[in-house]
Amino acid sequence: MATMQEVAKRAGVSKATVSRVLTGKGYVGEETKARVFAAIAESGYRPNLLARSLASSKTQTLGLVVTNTLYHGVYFSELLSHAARMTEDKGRQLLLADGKHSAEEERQAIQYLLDLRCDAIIIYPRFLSVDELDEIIDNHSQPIMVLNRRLRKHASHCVWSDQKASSVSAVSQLIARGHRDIAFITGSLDSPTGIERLSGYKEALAQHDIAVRDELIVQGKWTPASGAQGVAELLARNATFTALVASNDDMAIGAIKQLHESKLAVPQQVSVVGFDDIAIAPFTVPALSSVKIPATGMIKETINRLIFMLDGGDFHQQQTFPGELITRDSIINGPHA
Amino acid sequence: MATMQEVAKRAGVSKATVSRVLTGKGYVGEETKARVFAAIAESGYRPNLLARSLASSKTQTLGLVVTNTLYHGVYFSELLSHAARMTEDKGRQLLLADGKHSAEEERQAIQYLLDLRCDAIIIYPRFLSVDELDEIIDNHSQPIMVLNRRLRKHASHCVWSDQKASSVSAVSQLIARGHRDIAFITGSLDSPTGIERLSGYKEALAQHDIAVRDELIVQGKWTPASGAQGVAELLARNATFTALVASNDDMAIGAIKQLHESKLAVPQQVSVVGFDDIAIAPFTVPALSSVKIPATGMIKETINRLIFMLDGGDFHQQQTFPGELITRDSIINGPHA
DNA sequence: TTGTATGCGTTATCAC
DNA sequence: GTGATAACGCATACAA
Repeated sequence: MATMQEVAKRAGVSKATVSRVLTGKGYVGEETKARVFAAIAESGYRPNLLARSLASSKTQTLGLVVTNTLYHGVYFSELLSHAARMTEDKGRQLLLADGKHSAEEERQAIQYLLDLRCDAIIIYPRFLSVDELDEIIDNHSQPIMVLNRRLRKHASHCVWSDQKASSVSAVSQLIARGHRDIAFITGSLDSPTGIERLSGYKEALAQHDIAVRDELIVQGKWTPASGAQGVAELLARNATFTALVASNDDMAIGAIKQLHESKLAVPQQVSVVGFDDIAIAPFTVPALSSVKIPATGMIKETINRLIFMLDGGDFHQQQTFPGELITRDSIINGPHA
Repeated sequence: MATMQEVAKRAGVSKATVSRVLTGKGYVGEETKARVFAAIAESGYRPNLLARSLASSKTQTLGLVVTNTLYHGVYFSELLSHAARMTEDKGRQLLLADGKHSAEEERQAIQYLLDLRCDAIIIYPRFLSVDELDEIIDNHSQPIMVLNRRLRKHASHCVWSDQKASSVSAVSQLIARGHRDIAFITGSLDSPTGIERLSGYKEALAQHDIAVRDELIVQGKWTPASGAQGVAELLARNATFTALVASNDDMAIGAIKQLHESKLAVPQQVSVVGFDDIAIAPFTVPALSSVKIPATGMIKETINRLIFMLDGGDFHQQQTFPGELITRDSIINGPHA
């Protein structure tokens, strides 16, 4: 590949001059500038970004760490597409690293992006604890933002949606409609989001003096199949319920299918609520209500804040995004409607 | 950040020795090796990957170019998660660049990864033509593989699934079941995949001496909403059909919803076939048959081939992956079943 | 087994 | 305006 040196020779100038016309910094005569551009075109020169970054100690890249297990589904693709678009709008490039299946691998992914000298890092954590994340931020000078966690120490370095509060709100609305027997399908319980949604369910019941009944709670693992399995288990227990909250839409969809197959009409007999409001849901199960977590807004705020920091700014503000319950048919109805 | 120089000083050795223990190349005494490791730990040293890559002219990264518009949906997330996993299994890192919304931007994304000196590039093209892709491969020394296109010149640098043949096969199976009035919802027609699926539909009809009727073809744009809209349009035309092929599952799902709302029973009256076999489909519309394109197999072959090339190998073999029709209820039935 | 010296392709700070 | 030249942090051939 042609280097700057070759361009310089071809144009009859020095490397320094070529660099000047490329960076736009410093004075260059119009005529020599033209010669340089000609030489660049002739030689098919392309700048070596590695060398440029090394010399300038700026890479113009943002790193994003997400766990493989989140890749599936609409929520992730939406997050990623917005992140990519926004980053490039700001004249930078998004680099993606896979956090895989453990805290250690998640840490390695972060470290990799750091080693690549990304200007800033966005972490959508899955396994790392809040304290570990706080510590990572402490130990590095690069701006780091954490999505979907409420950090203790670096409160302004995170943007989150209160999963528990959203869950409380959704369940409360079911209660307000007259439901008392509300079943719950959890997500994976090694995931903070899964834990918080479950905890919100219990909290809402407690607030309305309704006892938490273990036979109404089954464990899922985010997939449609596990949602179906959850309903099968509930029915096997002879549990009766007029409403069902699944910890995400995928499971809710699986659950609804199982309810149908078990000859239970939906939503006539069971009101179902999910989380995430995936785009395809209204077309498949119009009866499904869903709590929408505003991924777009969160990633936008995150990147804006990061860019602001890179420009030397300093944040002392924290921000949370509320989940919004998208009501379709089912939640409207009380039990036995 | 601590550099190699500082580690060397702390360990009382030269930079070269530190480099040797890090790369594992060259002889280093056990005792000094221990001193170096100690110094690394003490100083919190982290290698600068930019400098390492510049010096060694190897980045250990694979670049992947995908267009933003493909980000949505399960197909993409599956592709990406497999690509990331496989790349890291091979001891390398995956870098992602967004091809955005035009051939020019797609070209820029490729160029960016090239400028970053990725060891090799994977392109999942959306706008670039086969000839342009062939030309790009011609002009660069890095190994480049193209997914989902059949290149003319560099036949061994691509892995594709014959979209047209899959479409012919699916439609033929409908015809074999006795269907004669088969409607078709296209994808976006600026997309080769969209064009090929339509062309396969026409081909299958021609093969069975069935006239292509324009009133049975409506244009969609991949989304569930456009699928629903397509059916609405078909019905508005008073078109009659016993089967419907949608160019992907998202549109098929939207179409089925619209058929239901128009008081048409499905699959009793209309057999529906889609493409992609998205994971959630069996839970939402068990009656939907679908042509599965084996993304996993394609990306696996692609990366294997790339790694092989990086190791100095040379491919002269081309490979295609057949689409497979996943039959569920609907296609089984003939018309008026 | 270890150190020295040079190069990787830029940017950036000086002089001229 | 332009040209040397020193970083940037590392790998590596060559000496010792």
